[in-house]
Amino acid sequence: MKNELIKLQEARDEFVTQWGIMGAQWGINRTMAQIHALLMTAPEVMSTDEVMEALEISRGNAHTNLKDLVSWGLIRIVTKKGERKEFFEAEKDVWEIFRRVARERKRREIEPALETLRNCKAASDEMESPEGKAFYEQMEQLEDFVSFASKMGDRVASMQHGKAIKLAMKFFS
Amino acid sequence: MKNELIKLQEARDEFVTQWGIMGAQWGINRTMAQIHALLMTAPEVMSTDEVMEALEISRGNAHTNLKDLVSWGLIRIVTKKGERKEFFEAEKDVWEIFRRVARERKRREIEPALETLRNCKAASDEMESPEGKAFYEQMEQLEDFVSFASKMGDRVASMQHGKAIKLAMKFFS
DNA sequence: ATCCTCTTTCAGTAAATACTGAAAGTTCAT
DNA sequence: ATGAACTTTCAGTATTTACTGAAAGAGGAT
Repeated sequence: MKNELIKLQEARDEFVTQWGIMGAQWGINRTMAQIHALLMTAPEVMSTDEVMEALEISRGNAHTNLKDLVSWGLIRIVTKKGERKEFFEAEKDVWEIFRRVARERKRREIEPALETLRNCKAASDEMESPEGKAFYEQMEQLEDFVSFASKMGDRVASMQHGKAIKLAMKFFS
Repeated sequence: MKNELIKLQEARDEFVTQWGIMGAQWGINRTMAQIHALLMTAPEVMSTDEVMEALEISRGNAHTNLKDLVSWGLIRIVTKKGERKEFFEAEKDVWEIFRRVARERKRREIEPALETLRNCKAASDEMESPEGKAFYEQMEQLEDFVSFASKMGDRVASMQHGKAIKLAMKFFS
């Protein structure tokens, strides 16, 4: 029978692969999601070269995606004393991962979308034709919903894990 | 000064364009999102040919994306008596749109992800090395979180708009 | 100042994804 | 059975997105 290390390696590979596929479905590039999965399941910090080797990708690719992950707040740079190289370490707490993704997506995508909706609303503000009025109302409904969702996101993202759990219990009661 | 119809047309175009960009960021193809935006703001049902013309896309493209939108439950086919052609009409209620997207993404993406996490968990179930144990715990945390989120989604998606509003009020209290 | 180690950029290329248009398929009226 | 009106499919192509690898940059140590 296979020894534990090999089985672990296989399970980890499956996780990395699937996390990559899932990321892609949600608009995150595959490599970025894979690196994230790799680091989430890494027992130790990893260097750029280690990531390159583990995923068989080029230095440029590894570098770009590592830096993107840092900008999303999903991994952080760690330096070892005596070494000049940078190492990377993932946030492993699931709730914290969720909060950071929520915060970033809000900032990068929800806010601009709201901006557009407000513009469209403003542009159709005083229209008198039925079509104009209908358009205005549709934009308003969308804006209300998105801004509501955005506030929800804020609220949740600012909660501590424990508080969120409690709230969830209440929710399911 | 421009007349209302032209201004409305422009506002609608902006909405269609931006909705397309937003869709792309969330892993939905641009054209599909644009057709959705177009139909959401259409005063009347539209035929495939009208969609083709409005977005300047080919028949094949229009057809494929219209059918995809139908499969997501975001638009429906309408037939006019006496006409053989199919027309399309979008769900315009924002809450209903949200529910349908939530339901579909759950079915298409969350469930398979959970499956993977369970496999990875099972594969590392009885490992004894610290690495194996850590991996198992990480998978478990992720599975718990995702399955929790999935249940939340179900719950919310099964709610009526009014009930959701009430819950939200409670949430913000 | 030169070399060494590591990071960053980016032009060129590969891969993935989306789109076109024409042909084939379907359905129904005559 | 033929044809008109429409829908569906799909091979080929275009566009977008992601990746590579090499060169340039940055920051010490000697």
